[in-house]
Formats: sequence, C-alpha cells, structure tokens
Amino acid sequence: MASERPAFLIRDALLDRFLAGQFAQGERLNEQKLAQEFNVSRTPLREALQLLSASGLVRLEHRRGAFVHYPSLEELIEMFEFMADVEALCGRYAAQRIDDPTLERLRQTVIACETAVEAGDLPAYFDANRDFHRTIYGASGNSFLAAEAERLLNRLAPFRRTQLQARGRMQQSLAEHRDIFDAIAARDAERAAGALRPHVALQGNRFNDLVVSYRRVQQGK
Amino acid sequence: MASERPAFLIRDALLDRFLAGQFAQGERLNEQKLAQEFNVSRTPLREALQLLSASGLVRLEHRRGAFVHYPSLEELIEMFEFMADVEALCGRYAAQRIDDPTLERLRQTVIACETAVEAGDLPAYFDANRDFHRTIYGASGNSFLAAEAERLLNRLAPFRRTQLQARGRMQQSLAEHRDIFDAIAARDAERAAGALRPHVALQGNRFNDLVVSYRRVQQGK
DNA sequence: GTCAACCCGCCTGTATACAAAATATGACGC
DNA sequence: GCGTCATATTTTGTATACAGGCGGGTTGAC
Repeated sequence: MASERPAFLIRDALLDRFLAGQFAQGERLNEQKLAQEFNVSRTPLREALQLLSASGLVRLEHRRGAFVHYPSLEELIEMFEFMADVEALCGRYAAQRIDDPTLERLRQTVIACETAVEAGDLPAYFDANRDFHRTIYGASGNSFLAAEAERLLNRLAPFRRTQLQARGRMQQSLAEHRDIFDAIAARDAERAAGALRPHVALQGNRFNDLVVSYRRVQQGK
Repeated sequence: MASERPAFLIRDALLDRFLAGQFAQGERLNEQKLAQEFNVSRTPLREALQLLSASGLVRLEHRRGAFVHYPSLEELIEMFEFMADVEALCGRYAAQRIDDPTLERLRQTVIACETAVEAGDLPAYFDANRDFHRTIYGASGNSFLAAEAERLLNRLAPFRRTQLQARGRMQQSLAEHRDIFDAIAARDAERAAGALRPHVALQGNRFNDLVVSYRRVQQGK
C-alpha cells in the first residue's frame, strides 16, 4: 500500500470542502486550525495550500495568508471557451492520428455512456463521459496536449457535472458523443473539431444552467 | 522595495542554472547542499522545488528526492505543436475582438521589432518579439487564455530564443509579424490564425535548429 | 566468485520552535 | 463620536530538531 503524500490527501480533502461550499468567497484559511483538523503540522498543510494555489482555488498573499478564490462567472466563461477550443484541438488530431485499438476503446466508452443513459445513472454517465473525453485526449498523439486537457478537465469537472443534471442533458450529450465518435472514426478532422467545440462550449441553455449552478456553489449550498 | 518571496527568487536562480546547463539530465538535487548555497533553510528551498515541479523541470519522487528532468526532444515537439495552436487561437480571437487602442499598441510592438532588426540587436528583438506575442494574448479578450499562453511562452522561451539565432531568422520572423498584424488589423480571424500557427510551429529548418540547440543544452553548454 | 541479506549512514518528510510582520485592541486626543 | 496612534496578539514565514525510509556497502553463506 503506497502511503500517499499527505499534502495530496489534504489537497483533495480541501477540494471536497470547497465543492461542498464550506468556504465563503474570499475567506481566509487559517493554517493552524486546518492543520489541527487534519491532524498534521503546518508544513504539509502549507504544501497542500500551495498545490491549491496552482489550480486557482486559493490565492496566496505573501505574509497575509491563503484566501479562497472561487472563479468568477467571467473566469468560468473564459475557461469554458478555452476548454472547448482545446477539446476541439484534441478531436482534430485524434481524427488524424487515432489507431484502431484506440478507436475501439473509444467505441467502448460511448457504449458505456449509452448504458448509463439507459439506466438513468448520472454518476455512471459522469464517469463514462470523462473516459470518453480522456480517451480522445490520449488519441491526439500529443501527450503534452493530453496532459493540459486533463488538467483543465479536472479544474472544470465540478461545473461540468452540474451541467449534466438538467433534464434531457444526458441524452443530448450522448447524441453528441455519437457524432463526435463518427467523425473521428471517419478520420474527418474538421467535423470532429466542429462537433467537439459546441459539445463543450457554453451556449444557449447551457449558459443559463451554469449561471444557476454557479450561484448555488457561491452561496455554499 | 518589495521583499519578494525567497522561494520565487530561488526558483528563478535555479532556472538560470538549468538554462546554463549546470545540471545533468536525471541528476538528483540535494536539498541540504542547495539550501546552504542559497543561505536559506530547507523549507523555502523545498518550496522552490515544488514550484519547479509544476513547470516540469523537476520531478519530485516521494521519499526519493527531486530529480532534474529536461524535456525530451519528443516533449519539446509536442509543446511547440500545442503552443502553435494556442497562439493561433489567440490570434483568431484577437482579430475578432481587438479594440483600436490595443491595435495601436500592437503596431508599436511591430515597430519595435523593426528597430531591433535594423540594429541587428538580438536581445532587443527577443524582448520586442515577446511583447508582440503577449499583446496578442491580451487582445484575445480571454484573460484565462492569455494567462495560459503566457505560461507556455515562459516555459518555451529559452528554446524560442535559440531559434532566432540562426541566420536570417530574425528578418523572417519580422516579416511574419507584419503578416500577422495585417490580418488582425483587417479583422480576418482565419488569416490571423493561419499566419500565427506556422510562425510558432516547428517546420523545415526550424525543426533542425531545435534539434541542434537541444543537443547543446542537453550537454550542458 | 557471486548473490543475498543486513546494517549503517545519509537524506527526505514532518513536527516544533522562534522571529517578524500584520492585524486586532484599546486608549487617547480632537 | 470618530479617528489615530501605540501596544498586544495572532499568524505567517523560516530555521531547526527529529523520525523513518532508501540506498550503498559490507559481510557472510552457498
């Protein structure tokens, strides 16, 4: 059993608290208190805070402390715009470069999405959806790009989850997955990119959904 | 005078050492020795190592230490491919969204490039070139995208510098800048993106240049 | 002679101690 | 009553102390 680094565990635990809305925007995080809560010293806790600052959820101010910084609505919109373009990029390269075994794996992730939709299982769909997208990242043949895409995915994941909760969104998402898969299977780079961008981007009802879920997170509920 | 965080100063100092080739690939970095060299304790030094691990130059292995990890040639190629696409993205949005004052600032950066070329001043061109690209990032109207682009720029900067050293490369780069500027000024998004991608991407001689400079850095000179 | 196990030393990871800066508190003056 | 200055307390940042793991070297057995 690999005893993970405590800093990572603490980071993840803090992330859960963030997503559960236990911290208010701009709140100052007290190192001593948090260290006591996690039964560690301040050293690994500070490490965790530094990790979180890299992902933007915490802002470190020299000699002032760590402050909670949820992305503003504007930042979220910008992040989704970029994410959509990055995913389109992955799709474009994937269509050009995917090999048959990977294409088959991608097909399996689509099937997993179908199964989840039929069962009406949202968490399962969330996982299958993630697999689908990550498989495309890997199929891009550029592992640096894939890593960057995954980093963004992790950062936006909580907000993407809430997007799937709206009625009918899961079915729509699945239909788009089928389109994307077909484009990649047909090695049609432009069609793959063109199908992926709106799949990820905020538009129409999606935008409104985000605003709602944003307010919800913001108010800690 | 703002007493900067020591960890940042140490990180930058270490970066200089990396670029000067003072560390060999895979070399293990001894915390105690480095801490002594910088006249600090291990605490801020470890902080600096964690910062460097975020930019990929150092790989941290639990209970084993920090290891130097220069990007391989393959990784570099992947990074340049992604960078080219990200810059193209910035250019596309910039053409759509740039306002007149920013366009004027962009014109000034092109003029600064011209001045540097006429003077044959490579360092000046490097700075002007950087300003040109950063202005486009900002003009994209997406500050998240701009920040990501800048992060990539910083990470690739040392390798881009060596690319400009080849004969005639500065003139060619300037000519491409003029094209890019014209496309943005004409609000032609596709042309801007189409001009930026090859400007940044590795192709033809550029690729060979990179291989050469890579070998040079790799061997610590 | 080779391989394996054990032991010792070095190094990392974590806790704690200490110093200095920032903020909170209270008193004084306007 | 409000603002400002001095002081006290909290809290960060850094140094140091301590514990445990990893690696290297030596020793012993086959």
